Amino acid sequence: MQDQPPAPRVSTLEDVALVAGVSRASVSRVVNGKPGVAEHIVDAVNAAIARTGYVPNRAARALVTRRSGTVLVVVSGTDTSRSGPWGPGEVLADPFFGRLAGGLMSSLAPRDVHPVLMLAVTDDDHARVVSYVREGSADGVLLVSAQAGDPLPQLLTDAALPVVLFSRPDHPLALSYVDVNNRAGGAMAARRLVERGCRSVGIITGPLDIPGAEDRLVGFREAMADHGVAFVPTAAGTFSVESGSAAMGELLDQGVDGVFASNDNMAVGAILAAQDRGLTVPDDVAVVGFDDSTSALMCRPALTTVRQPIETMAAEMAGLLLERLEDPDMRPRAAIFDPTLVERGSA
Amino acid sequence: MQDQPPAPRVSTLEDVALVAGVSRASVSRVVNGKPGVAEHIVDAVNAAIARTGYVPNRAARALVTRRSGTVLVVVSGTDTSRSGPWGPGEVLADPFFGRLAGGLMSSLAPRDVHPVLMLAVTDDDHARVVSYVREGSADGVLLVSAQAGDPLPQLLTDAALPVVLFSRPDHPLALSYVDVNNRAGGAMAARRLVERGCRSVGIITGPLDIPGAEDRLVGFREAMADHGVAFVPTAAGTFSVESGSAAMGELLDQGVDGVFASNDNMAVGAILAAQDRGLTVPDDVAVVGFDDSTSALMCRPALTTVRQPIETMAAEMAGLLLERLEDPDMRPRAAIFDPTLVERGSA
DNA sequence: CTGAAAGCGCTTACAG
DNA sequence: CTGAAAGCGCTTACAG
Repeated sequence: MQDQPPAPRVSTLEDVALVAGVSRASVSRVVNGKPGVAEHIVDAVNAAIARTGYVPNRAARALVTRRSGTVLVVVSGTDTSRSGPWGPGEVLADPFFGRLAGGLMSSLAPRDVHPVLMLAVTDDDHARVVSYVREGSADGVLLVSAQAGDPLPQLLTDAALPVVLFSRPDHPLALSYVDVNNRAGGAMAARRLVERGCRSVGIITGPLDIPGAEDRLVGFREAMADHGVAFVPTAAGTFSVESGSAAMGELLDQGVDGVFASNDNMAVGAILAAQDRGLTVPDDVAVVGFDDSTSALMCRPALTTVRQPIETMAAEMAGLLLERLEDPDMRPRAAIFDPTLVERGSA
Repeated sequence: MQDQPPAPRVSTLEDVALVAGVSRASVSRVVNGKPGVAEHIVDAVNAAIARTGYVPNRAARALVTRRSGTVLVVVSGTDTSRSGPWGPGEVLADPFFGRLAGGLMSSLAPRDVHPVLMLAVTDDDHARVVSYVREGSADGVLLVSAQAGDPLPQLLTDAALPVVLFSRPDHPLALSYVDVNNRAGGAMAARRLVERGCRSVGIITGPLDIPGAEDRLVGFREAMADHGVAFVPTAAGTFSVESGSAAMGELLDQGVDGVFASNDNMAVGAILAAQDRGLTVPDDVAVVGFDDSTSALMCRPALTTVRQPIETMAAEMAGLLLERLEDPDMRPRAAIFDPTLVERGSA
C-alpha cells in the first residue's frame, strides 16, 4: 500500500455548515433554494460555499430524494442483421436521429436532467433497460423504436415505469407518445406531385409493419384517390439509401414520373437511381422525401420534402416525461404534430 | 393528502438478507461476486434475490464506492453561429458522430458503464461539464471537440479530472487521446490522385486551426511534393456539404482535375458542384474524401475515401478512460491509428 | 467464512 | 426561522 496522494477531499455539506456556522439543514435549504431562510443565513452559506468550492454530491441526494435527475434515451430495435458496414452506430448516424437527440438535450438541459444513451437490440438489452430504471439510475425512459414488434413499450408499461415514445406504438398501450401526422404528410406529398403535373406516381414505402410507414402510405393513397387515381405503384424499402435506389428501380420500370419516398434517405437513393438511368430530376421524375433531415441537402437537386418538426416533438417528449415524473397519476397523452412541405428542387 | 397507492416498495438488501436468513454483508458480497462465500450462503441469497425481485440501488452504491458507473460524453464547441437550420442537433447528425457514439457504447456497455451525452458550447456549459463530474455524477469524460480553441481540455486537466480526447488537443496537455494518422491519410489521398493520372490536383481543407485538418493538408502537400508538384491549390471549407460545394467552385475555376476533400461531407458537396457544371466524376475531376462516413454512399459515384477506424478508436478511448479510472496515476497516452483507403467510384 | 457496526453525503419531518 | 436527529440503501474494515 503506497500512500495515496493527499486526496483533495471534496468538501461536503458538513464542511460548509461548519465554516458558515449554521446547521447542515440550513445549508441544504439554501442550496436547494427553499423559501423562508433568513437573509443573513443565506449570505453566510453562500459565502461558505464559495470559499469551500462546495458541489453537492448527486448520489447522496439521489439516495434520499429517489430521483436520479437522469433519463434513459433508448434507441431500440436495431436488429444486428440490419446493421451494415458501419455497425451499431448506423442508427445513430441517421441524420434524423441527430435532430431528435439535439432537441431532447435542448429541453432537458435547462431542467438539469441528463440523458443517458442506450441501444437495445437483444433481450438482454431490454432487460438492462428495465433494470436501469428500477435500480434508480434513471427516472424514466424516452424510447425511439426503429423496428416493429419491439417488446420494450410493453415491458416498460408492465413494470409501471415512466416512458414516452417517439411514434405511435404498434398496438394500443397506456403510455404517452408524440408523433407527426403521417397521413397528412403522405397527402401533402401526393398533392405536390399532382400539382407538378405528374401523371403516373408511385411510392417507396418504409417497412409496413411500422405504423408510421403504413400511415404515410395510406395518406398518400387516399389523396391520390381524391385526385381520381385508384392505383398507386408501390415498392418497399427499409429507410436506407440503398433500399431507396432499389425500390426506385422497380418503380421506374413501371414508368412513373413522380415518386414519394417515405424518408429522405430513400429519396436520395431514388434520385441517384434515376440519374443512373440518365433521367433528370425533377423533369423526368419528380421525387419528394419525408423528414427534412440533413441528407435532404446531400443531393442535386436538393430534396423537396415533408418536414417533421422534430425539435418541437422532442421538446414535447421531454415535457411529457417530466410532467409524468411530477405526477405519477398523469394520464397518458398523445401529441400529434403537423408536418409542413419544404419546397426545394426535386419536385 | 390523499393516500398514496400502496407504493410497490422496491426491495432492498435488507429484505433479501431477511428472507435469506443471512447478514446484509453476505448479501452484498454475493451480489458483487466477491470470493470466499460459502456455497450454501450463495444459494440462499440467490434464491432470496429471485423471490424478492431485488435490484441494487445505484445511488446507494455510488455513495459509498464513489463511483457512478457513468461517463460523460461531451461534444464541444458547437458554436451557435455555425449551427444551421437543423439546430444544435446538427453535430450529432453528422454521420461521423454516429459511428463514434456507436463504438463508444459498444465498448462501454459490457463493462456496465453508461454514457451521458452533453453538448457544450457556452462557458456555462463548460462549467456544467466540470461540475457534473465533480459532483460525482460521472467518473470521467470522453471529449470530442469540434472546434479549435476549446477551453474544455484545459479546464478538465486543471481540475485533475479523468478525460480522454478524440483528436490531438491544439496545444500540449497532460491527457490521453486517440487520433488517426491524419498526415498519412492526406498522403494516401494524394497518391491515389496521382496514380489515377490527375495532372492538376487541389485540396479542400477543413478549418485550419483544427490540428487534424492542418495535418491532412500537410500530409497531402508533402506527398504531392514527393511526386514533384510544388504547388497545390487550396480552398478552405468548414466540414459541411455546402462549404464543400463552394470550395470546389474555386478549385474548378483554377482548372483542377482531382481534389482531396478533408471530409466526406465536403467531398459530396464537391461532387455535386462539379456535376452542376456539367463535369463528370471521376473522368473530368476525381475526388477523394476522408472519414468513410455514411455520406460516402449518398452520392454518385460513391466516394473513394480515406477511412478512419472510428469504431476501433472509440473502443480505445473507452479503454483509456476506464484504465485511468482504475489507476489514477496512469500516465497520459496517445493512441494513433492508421487510416486505409477505401476505393469506390469517385477517384 | 460471517456478522455487527460505522459511515458514505444528503434531505426532511419534527420540535422548538 | 432554525437545528438535532433519523434515515435513504449500500460497502467495508474489523472482530470473531
